[in-house]
Amino acid sequence: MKELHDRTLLHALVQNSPLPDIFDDITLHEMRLYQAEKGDILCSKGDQLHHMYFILKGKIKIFTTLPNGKSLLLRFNNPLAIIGDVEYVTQCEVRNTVEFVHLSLVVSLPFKVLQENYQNHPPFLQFILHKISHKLHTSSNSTSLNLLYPVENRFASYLLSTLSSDTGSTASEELKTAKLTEVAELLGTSYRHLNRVIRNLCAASVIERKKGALIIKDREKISELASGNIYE
Amino acid sequence: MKELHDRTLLHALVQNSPLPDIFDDITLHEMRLYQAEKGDILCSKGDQLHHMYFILKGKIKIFTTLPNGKSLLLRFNNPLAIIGDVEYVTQCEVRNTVEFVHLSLVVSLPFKVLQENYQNHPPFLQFILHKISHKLHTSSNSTSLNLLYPVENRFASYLLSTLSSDTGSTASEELKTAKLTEVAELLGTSYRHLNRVIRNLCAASVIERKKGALIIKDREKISELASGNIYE
DNA sequence: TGGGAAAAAGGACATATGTCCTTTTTTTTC
DNA sequence: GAAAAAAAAGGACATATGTCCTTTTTCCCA
Repeated sequence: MKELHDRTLLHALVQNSPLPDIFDDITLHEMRLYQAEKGDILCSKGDQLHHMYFILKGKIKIFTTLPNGKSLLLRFNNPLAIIGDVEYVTQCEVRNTVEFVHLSLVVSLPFKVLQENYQNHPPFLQFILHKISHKLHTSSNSTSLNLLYPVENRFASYLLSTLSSDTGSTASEELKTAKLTEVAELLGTSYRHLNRVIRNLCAASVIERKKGALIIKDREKISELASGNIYE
Repeated sequence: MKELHDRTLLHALVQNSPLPDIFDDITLHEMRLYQAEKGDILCSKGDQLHHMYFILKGKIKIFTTLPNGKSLLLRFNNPLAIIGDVEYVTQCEVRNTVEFVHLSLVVSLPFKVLQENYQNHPPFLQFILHKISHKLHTSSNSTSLNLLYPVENRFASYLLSTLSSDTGSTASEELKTAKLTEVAELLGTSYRHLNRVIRNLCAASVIERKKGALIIKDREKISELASGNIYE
């Protein structure tokens, strides 16, 4: 992740985000701009953070690694995502690894500035309160989903939540298969098993494989399998 | 859950909690006191809350139920626990069921009062920010634990976190088995399977069964199985 | 104190998922 | 365009866990 010393760009990006509603101009001057490549790591489990990060452009993935070597993808985040909110509030060390999955633009702000100027600033407090609440919401959602449904159902949920935001195209919709290994991680299963599940769904004509892509043939059936659950 | 019209008791309870640091005297007068029996339900999935609840005495369990009829115990909470914080912030409906497991005393405060008087009150915002952060912290912790470790390891973690707070008695420690069914739920597994795991641990002389109680014989081994993880 | 009810434990078998490899397909490179 | 490399798919078998019952133990009360 390398710093961009382009105040004009920084200014333009920030003005185009909700940040000016929260922070004053002086604080905006304390911000620094970084550009991250795909694969760059923003922070890793165990780190002690000193800045809050605002992802203004790009995409990140958040995963956790465990002593047994396994990892679990927790979620993807699009702008405006915040990293370091929980760490700022609880003073604890980083629990999950954050990795950029696209070229991204990030703005950082020292915890020190927040402590000195925003500890008692309602708009800021409300802002991170909303963000953390949302994280909690999605987290408990996926927890119970992951634990109580077999992969087939979870995969159906995943398909729905991935597709529902897309253009509501007609009966058949596509999903790039390019990242099936990642999907497997997100679902907390092995690629092998996900593959097996997909194969079964193909056999049942619910979806169809087509050179690196999946085509949904029976959205009804997918909804049924997801039974109202959805990753958010 | 029945209301207690005992202002003296209410006052005494509240004074003995952190609430006076956050709310002024007028607000304290808006609070109502309830007594809940074991088994009473505070709120259920799908409810629309209008009050925030502060559990001042007793114990609650929080679990979620899913369309397939299964349920998953998310955590237990001791005082001072708060229910309705996320719902207050995000305006969403209740996602988890909250049930009292002991005789408990609860104080309620209308969201309306909070909206009108505390929306911009930093101590209040900070307070629930801390509470929600902590929930998120424990939630993501148990998520990954649940998903990536088999029951044997999770049970070891559970034992450690249950016992570590107890009196550090000598080599052998006890756990009431009275609620093994609940432990199974908490771990997201079936009672049958938990039983099987316990049996194996007994066979390996790690723990011992003794008329409705478990005795830990080899704490070292338990720690090893838990491999540093702990339910918080 | 002796049933009988309730709780706990366990047997048998089915399903979900993981691991390790091999085969097939796709992509890349020269 | 063919060979090599990389990615995807799949086979075989082992393990983890679930479901449904039966057996055993514990507890309670007449």
